[in-house]
Amino acid sequence: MFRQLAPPPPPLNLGHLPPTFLFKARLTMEKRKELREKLRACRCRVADAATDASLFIGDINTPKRCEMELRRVGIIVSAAASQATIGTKKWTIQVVKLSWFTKSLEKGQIEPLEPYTLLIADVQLASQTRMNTPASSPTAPPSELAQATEKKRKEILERAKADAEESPAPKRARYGGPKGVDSIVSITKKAPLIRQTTPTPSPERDTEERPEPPEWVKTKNTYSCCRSTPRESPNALFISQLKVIKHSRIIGGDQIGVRAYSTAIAVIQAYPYPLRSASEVVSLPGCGGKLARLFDEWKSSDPEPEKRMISSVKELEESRVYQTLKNFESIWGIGADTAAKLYYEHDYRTLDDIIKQHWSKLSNVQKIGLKYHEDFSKPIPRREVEQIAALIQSHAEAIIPGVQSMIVGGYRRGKEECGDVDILLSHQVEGTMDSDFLWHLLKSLENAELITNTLSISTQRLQQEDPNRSFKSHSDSLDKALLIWQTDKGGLRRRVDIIIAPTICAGTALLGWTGAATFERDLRLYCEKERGWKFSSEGVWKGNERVPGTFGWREEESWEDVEKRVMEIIGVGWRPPTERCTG
DNA sequence: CGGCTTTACG
DNA sequence: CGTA
DNA sequence: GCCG
Repeated sequence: MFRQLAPPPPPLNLGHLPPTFLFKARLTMEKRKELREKLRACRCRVADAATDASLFIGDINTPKRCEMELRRVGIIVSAAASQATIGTKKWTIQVVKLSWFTKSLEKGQIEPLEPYTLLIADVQLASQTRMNTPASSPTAPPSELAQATEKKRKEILERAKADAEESPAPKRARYGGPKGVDSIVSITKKAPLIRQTTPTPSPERDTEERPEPPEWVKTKNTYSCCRSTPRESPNALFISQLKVIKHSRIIGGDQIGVRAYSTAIAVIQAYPYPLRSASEVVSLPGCGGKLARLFDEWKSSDPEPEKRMISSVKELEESRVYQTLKNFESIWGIGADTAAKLYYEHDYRTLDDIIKQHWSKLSNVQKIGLKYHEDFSKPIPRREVEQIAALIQSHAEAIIPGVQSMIVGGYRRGKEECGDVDILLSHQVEGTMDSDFLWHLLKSLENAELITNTLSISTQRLQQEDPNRSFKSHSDSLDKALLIWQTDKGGLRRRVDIIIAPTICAGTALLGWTGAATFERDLRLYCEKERGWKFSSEGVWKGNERVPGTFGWREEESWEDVEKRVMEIIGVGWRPPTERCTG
């Protein structure tokens, strides 16, 4: 069956279609990107914002699903709510199945839209006037007097944050999160009176002045491992406010909140322009209505950026509970839960309270953490990190010639001042980094009186292998030691982590220990969701097999070469560590 | 409405 | 289970 | 808090 191979079929011309938006539904980000490119190749005007489009294409099959997808991008089908929306943009849209496009491509000629049409409707921008939700209890009273300390702590932190946020406007239904809407702005606008009489909230207005967004914004790619995130940001002041909220979530034990704010912070940190409006915020992946409101409040709080603030953040910073829990949580060995117990169950308020009244109940590492808390709170200059690393390298070399070390963590990402020292050791000759190596190294450093304490040591490779276990045995995992370091008697104590990587996982260990945290989280997520692989510092796995090219360390390769090889194969592409500063 | 990175040590 |  |  030989068709004419010579000239590729003339591309379809979709230039006559209105601005077109491709739904994300059921498409991987790669697939969606590919389809958008194909559409563009057919001269289709692909819209970056759904609110600019009149034609929608989606890998969906029911009108019901259409409404869902539309709502997701900030559009509601008009019939439902047409009151109280003066000046809100209204227009007519059509939604067709993705198969319309794929069939047309196959045939080399444009299929009629009609048979593929799922919905034709008048729509409007989703707005905060979504109060006709048939929801059950308007304000479920959390009336229990919360004897559980965890609840107590969460509520109090929640209150501090909630207070200012909701006060200016009358109680409205929560804005669920649809995107791309200027009307969000009006929720928190301090003096909306002028606006009400001049209803012109069309999204194009500030879209036009906006600089060309980066590709990852257009495609709403949420993976921070797929983009460049430099240490400097034109939005640093706003980000610093978000970091306070994130920290309050850490203290509150709200891991999901931490994740949400981490994502948003990473996104804004990567965004190269100063944000101007709430709608611009909403155009970013991982940023929805909540972030838009926070930005709007911050922006309008003062004309001078340095003086701007978010009221809930200000209250947090001034609240005793936040300050105290933050202080407790800064102790090595004490996390959110323990900090809360110390505060609520024992009513401690200072580190001194804990030392005086709780000493015997602390674990060994907590005692150490408390003892040297002041030292640990002092940042380590790059120069000193390098000195410590050089000492470790020389001791390591004396044990195994040819051993290679690399300073990882924040140092490698270019931080001027580091919280601790992370050093990764490996060797290009397989089998040299045996399980005794770490032990010998520690003994050597102890003899030189450089290590004062060992917080934790894991030499997994000493463990017996479980015969029932899969091929992925424990024998390739990383040994590590978490130490207290003191270069000179009477000097500051420093936190030092030493990690030993067998040759086979040198690349993944380097990638895994360079961070930052959000970058790592997204890297694992990307491997899992977009590739079906499992990433960890120990390797990249497809089922029980290592993914070819992601392991080993050839003689001619540098540290960076191995890391490059791994990142290219994973598909995120290499970028220098200084561009992984996800905050 | 479910899901959100990872995993050994104390 | 809590922590890094 | 946001996404699929």
